[in-house]
Parts: sequence; C-alpha cells; structure tokens
Amino acid sequence: MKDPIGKLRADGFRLTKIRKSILNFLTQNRKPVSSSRLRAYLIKNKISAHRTTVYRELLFLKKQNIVRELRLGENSKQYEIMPEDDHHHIICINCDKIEDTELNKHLATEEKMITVNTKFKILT
Amino acid sequence: MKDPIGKLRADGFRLTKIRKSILNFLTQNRKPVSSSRLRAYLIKNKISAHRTTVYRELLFLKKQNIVRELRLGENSKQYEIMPEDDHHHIICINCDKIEDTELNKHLATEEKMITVNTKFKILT
DNA sequence: CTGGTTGCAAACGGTTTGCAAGGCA
DNA sequence: TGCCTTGCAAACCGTTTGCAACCAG
Repeated sequence: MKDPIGKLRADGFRLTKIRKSILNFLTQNRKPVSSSRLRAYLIKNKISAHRTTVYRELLFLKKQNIVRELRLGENSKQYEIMPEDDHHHIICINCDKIEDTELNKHLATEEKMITVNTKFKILT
Repeated sequence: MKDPIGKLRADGFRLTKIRKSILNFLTQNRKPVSSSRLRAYLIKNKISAHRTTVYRELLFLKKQNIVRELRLGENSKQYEIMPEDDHHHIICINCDKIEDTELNKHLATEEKMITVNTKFKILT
C-alpha cells in the first residue's frame, strides 16, 4: 500500500491519533501482528485504545484494502499492510515464528503454474 | 500414519465406536476437516457423539501423533491424518477451498533449501 | 456542528475444563 | 472391576455488536 494516509483523507475519513499510530506501526513493522500485540504497542507508546477499537480499526483498514487479514496457525487473526510486491513469509508450523524470505526463480515459476487467477497458500 | 488402530491398542487405549468412526473417516477423507464437520459425519452415520467428545478425541489423536492440527484461514481448527509422504495442499485464501496437489521437482528442491530442520508453510 | 470514531457492556462462536456417570478390556 | 471415555454445564478467549458519548474536520 503506497499512501494510506492520503487515501483515507481523500475518502473523507478522519486521521485520529489511534489510526495514525496503527498505520505507523504497520508500515514500519512489516510482519503480521495480532490485534492484541498491536494494542500492546499502542499502550507502550502512551496511546490508550480500547480492545474493541483496535479490532474495529483493523476491520476498517481491511475494508479499505489497506491491510489484509491472515490466519497463520495461531489462535488469533493477524494483520499486515497489503503488500504491493509478491513478497513471501515462511512460517514455522511448530513455533509460528515468521520470517520474510527471498524466493529464487524456481519457486516463483512454480508458483505461477499453480496460481491460476487467485493467490494460494502452499502448505507442507 | 500407517496403523493407528494397532498403535492405540498396543498403548492400552480403548477402541470405542466413536473413536473407530473418527479414524475411519479421517483415513478415508484425507482433506482437513473441522471438529463440527466431523461430528456431522458421525451423526449422519447414526453415531451420537457430544461436541465436547469430538474435540477431546481430536486432541487425543493429536497427542498420539495420529492426526495433526491446522489453521487454514477459517475460524475453526482443522484436522487431518498425519501424512507420511510430503504431500501438499493448495488453499485459496479467498474461498478456503482445499485441493491436493502434485508438486514438481523444482518446488520440492526449493522447499528442501528453505526447510532446514522443521516444516514451513509458504504463504504468498 | 455533525458524521466518523471511541469506550463500555454484553453477546457470540469455537474450544476447553471439572466432574460424575458410563462402558471397553 | 479398573481405568479410559463420555456427556453435561460452565468457563474461557478472541472477536463482534449496540448504543451513547466524543471529537476531528
């Protein structure tokens, strides 16, 4: 997502302290985060936000196509800024640790063959 | 998993009607299923089992390394017989439809490079 | 001023737990 | 008979919803 702030302003939505902090965090930290982790970050930065508000804000940003929602083996949903490039994560299905990864040409090719017109998770 | 029934018997666990039906279903239908879908199958086959019992049974089979638990974008956990081969699924992250897939050599090789000593999900 | 945004309380849905009753080996 | 297994009720936990108060533009 290139310019979330601009998009929201253009569409007549407000830029509250909470919203700006959330966008700030998500554009910085590019790994998927849960609602509660995100809230923990806000609180640590002296931004008080109710649980419900964080949930609702993430839902809102998802509706605006600014973030996307993932379910990666954890009990809770996770969110990340909508990636523009086709970047990938690898997730350990034991400890759920997430890492970015550079994929080499072979996998990229393979993936194109599998992916017809939608995106897939590939699960071992 | 080769012989779940034999393993359980050897370990001194009981083979109740519910347990046998669940194992039967899971070894037949190799795609991941949720607890509630599994229970629906049992009921359709005249096997009455409480919700709690199905949850507990799946937990039990997981502890015995007979099934594994997955979280594939749905709200509920899903379970499948522990696969022996390195078979794969592709999951549409829009509709959550699951399909098996034969992977060609390139991806298999690539995967080995990424997978050091544990298994990974690869997420687009 | 005013409609988008927030906090609070309560509801919700999937899952887990405690405990007494049931049933395989 | 003994211990694994089951059902029921209630707790749990992440998430959602209704509603009144709040505040950015």
